[in-house]
Amino acid sequence: MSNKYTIVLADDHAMIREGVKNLLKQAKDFHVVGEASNGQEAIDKYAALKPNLLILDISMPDMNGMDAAKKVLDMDSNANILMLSMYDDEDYISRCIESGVKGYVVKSESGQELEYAVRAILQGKTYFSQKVQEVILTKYKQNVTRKRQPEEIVKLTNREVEIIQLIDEGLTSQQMADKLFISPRTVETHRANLMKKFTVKNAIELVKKARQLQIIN
Amino acid sequence: MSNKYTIVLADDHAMIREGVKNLLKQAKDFHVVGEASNGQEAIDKYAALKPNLLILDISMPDMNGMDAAKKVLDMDSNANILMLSMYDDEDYISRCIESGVKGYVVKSESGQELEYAVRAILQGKTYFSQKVQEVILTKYKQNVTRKRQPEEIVKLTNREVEIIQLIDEGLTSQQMADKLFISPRTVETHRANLMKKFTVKNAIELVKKARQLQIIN
DNA sequence: ATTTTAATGGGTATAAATACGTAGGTAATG
DNA sequence: CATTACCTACGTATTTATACCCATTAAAAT
Repeated sequence: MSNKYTIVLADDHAMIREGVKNLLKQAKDFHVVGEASNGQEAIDKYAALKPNLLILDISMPDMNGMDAAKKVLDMDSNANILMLSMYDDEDYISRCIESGVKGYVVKSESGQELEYAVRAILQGKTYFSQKVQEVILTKYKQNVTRKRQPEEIVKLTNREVEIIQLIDEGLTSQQMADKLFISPRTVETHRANLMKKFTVKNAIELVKKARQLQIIN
Repeated sequence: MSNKYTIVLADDHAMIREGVKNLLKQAKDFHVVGEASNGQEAIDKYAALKPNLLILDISMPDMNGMDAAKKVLDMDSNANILMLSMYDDEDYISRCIESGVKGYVVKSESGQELEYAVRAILQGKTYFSQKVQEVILTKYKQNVTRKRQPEEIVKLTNREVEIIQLIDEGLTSQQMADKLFISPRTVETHRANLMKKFTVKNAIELVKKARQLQIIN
């Protein structure tokens, strides 16, 4: 009992937690000492129990697994974190790796992969599953081939976000001005700045871009 | 061995299949005789093995669980099907129930729910989990409370659909006219007719409405 | 202490969209 | 044959949006 590895398991789906626990139970040296069903809980449990490993699901309510991982690593930069995800999106994977997690496994893979990952991380190594390695390799090839474009990160101010939401609701500049108690000219300035930032030439494209970037909807 | 209940299990995530199998293994009278990782496979396995129960994940590649359920019930109207889903969307639930499945359980629920469901269905009953019952009740209340509005069906002509797509792309009336070899005035007429049909007052609301009605995107 | 950013507002001009109206030609349909 | 639906097009007037330019102020960052 004393030299078992301790694990905290966070996933919002109880059924998946049970499944993972069963998988880990088959190996005799793992001990799930805590569970969480959202990101905040996961952080709290980690702080309280200081487990050897924290397994985090990417998508959870309250706080998602990625943000939770960052918070935990802020507290304890040596934390061992294994991300478990439904998705093998390159975006997720890169962000997780960037934040310093020790492993990433996709749920569509076998339980064997999970066990490998857990064991590797507990031995101080990192482990990225087959699927993840494929994604990484694909992306790497792309980057080698064509120079990565900086993907210009457009930052909007609070007011700009507010304006773009009202545009999306179909308000005219005058109506926005009335609503926000500012001059219609100010609203027009914001519109112009927004269109410049997104390099579009009318409101419809503006709204579309904003939706693509998850600013609205 | 002979009087065990036979089960075919379909889910695209190997890890989840293993978890469910472990859960079912704890009850001694269930026997998972086949597995599938997509809808088509599930249908084939059902046809070949004729299990007492088919457990289907809603979201799978190739053919999703709902469509697979329909096909199986077309072949064998007495098929026992249990849907297992990540989501408790009313839309999914209602469509599954309509198609004639015997049960629906959400993955965020406990393994106990799953076992209840399996057992109930194998005894010829139906089982809808706690969460599903809540969703059904909520919807039922809504329908009792306020009479459902007929959602006025707006029919668009081919040209109107074409115009609305170009509006969505951010073209001006002049640009559309050039593209379609018609007068800008004609385009404006179409715009006006569209706005009247949708009872909106500008292009942005028009595009939004069209997206809601699945005309674009 | 200086610079930058965010938010505010203006001038002037043109382009585009919207709000009304009307109407011809054609193909399908009753 | 009459009607209807669809696509086409124009007139006139007003409102909105866009394209340039510019400036002030308060707060935040360096």
